Amino acid sequence: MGRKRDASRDATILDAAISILAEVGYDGMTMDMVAVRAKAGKATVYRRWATKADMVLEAVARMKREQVDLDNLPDTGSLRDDLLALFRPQPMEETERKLRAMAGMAALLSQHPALAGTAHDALVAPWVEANRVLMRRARDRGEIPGDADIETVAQITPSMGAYRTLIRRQPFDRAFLVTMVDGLVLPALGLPRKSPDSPPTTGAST
Amino acid sequence: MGRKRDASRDATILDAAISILAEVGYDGMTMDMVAVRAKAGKATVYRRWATKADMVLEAVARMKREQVDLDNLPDTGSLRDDLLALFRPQPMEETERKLRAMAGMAALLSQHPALAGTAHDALVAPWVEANRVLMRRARDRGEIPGDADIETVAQITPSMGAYRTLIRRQPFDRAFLVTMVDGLVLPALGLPRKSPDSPPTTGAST
DNA sequence: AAGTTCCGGAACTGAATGGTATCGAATTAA
DNA sequence: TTAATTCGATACCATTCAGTTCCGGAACTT
Repeated sequence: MGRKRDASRDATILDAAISILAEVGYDGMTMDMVAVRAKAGKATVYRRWATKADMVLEAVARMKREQVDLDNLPDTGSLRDDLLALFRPQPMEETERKLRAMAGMAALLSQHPALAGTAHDALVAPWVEANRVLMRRARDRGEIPGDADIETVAQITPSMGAYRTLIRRQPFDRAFLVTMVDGLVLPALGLPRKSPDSPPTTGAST
Repeated sequence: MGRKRDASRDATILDAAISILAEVGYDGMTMDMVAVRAKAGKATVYRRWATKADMVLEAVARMKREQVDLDNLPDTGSLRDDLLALFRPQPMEETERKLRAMAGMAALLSQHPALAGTAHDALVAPWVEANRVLMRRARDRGEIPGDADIETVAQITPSMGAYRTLIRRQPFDRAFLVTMVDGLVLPALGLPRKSPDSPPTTGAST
């Protein structure tokens, strides 16, 4: 007996939490902010999660599902096109938001290093994995040399993206992605650099 | 008249601030912590800086001076040796500490994006600049192709180091540096990959 | 209809903390 | 010697905020 718990409130609250996390960070986020933005009472929040940390943890873990669809990766026959197409269905703004949420968790990570794993698994690992798959395919079809260090190269775009977003505070846009792919990823894999008809230096000036 | 201000207290306090910043982050750091670790009274701290943010800002800005000595870079004639020698005089632990301090500032950066510039200039920019200088030299002496995107490649090690330290929470050690140089930096510049006698994949396994 | 659990909202509590004020001792200059 | 200013230490204040409790109303079960 009794009223059923409205499951749709969970998602609303977690969405609000992620947004605020990305905006002001873990310590800057108050439970009142989250409740207000989700148009929920604090009691409703605390009925679902015992502590602020619990709530944030689930919010971050949930993002994993919205990540790159590993079962449905682009397959154009060209590694370069595949890498660029990775950001086609899901706009880059979403990636930037995730990276900022990760930055917002930095304070949490300092105090609870175990959470670093959760955050990484949810926000970065699937992205690295997608790169890895695309590069292995390219290697198997002979597009890139067999001795390339795919494991390491697959981390370039995520880590440079994090650096750019979190520290440089510059946008993760298409120009940046192209610079990464043409200027770093493909050369590191042993492919010839693009001809100078495409602007070589877009990455960052200072 | 009156007692002179003891200038040596400044450095002691700022050192304590940086250490604590690296350990628990900006929000986790309390002024009492800093005072206790520096064996100073809070009045002594507030006599020097009006607010916590002011103190942290000066602490971070001060690290710039201890950075890589741009006027005395290694010059072995081999880019690879130069890049590896960059971490010879100053041990890697110090680099890791700086990166952690940067992570500790993440919360601050969210709220005051202007500070991101200060932090970047002090902690990362000199490092990128050093890489840039070494690579330009290598290009000028014909060791690497002229069309390499030095600007972008110079950011690889700093950004991958930040990713590894802050998000993966793994050590910034020599093996990692070697993986970066041999697996990414040199190949991206158009140099042949190392022969497989050196382990190709050390970067990170997930 | 009755009883139970949920809802959003608001008031409340207890702890933490930035910043201020004050203390006695030490240092320096006049 | 005396006055001014520093020092480390501690007490204090005002605010913020995580978490609790209560409310009136809505929804679901029996």
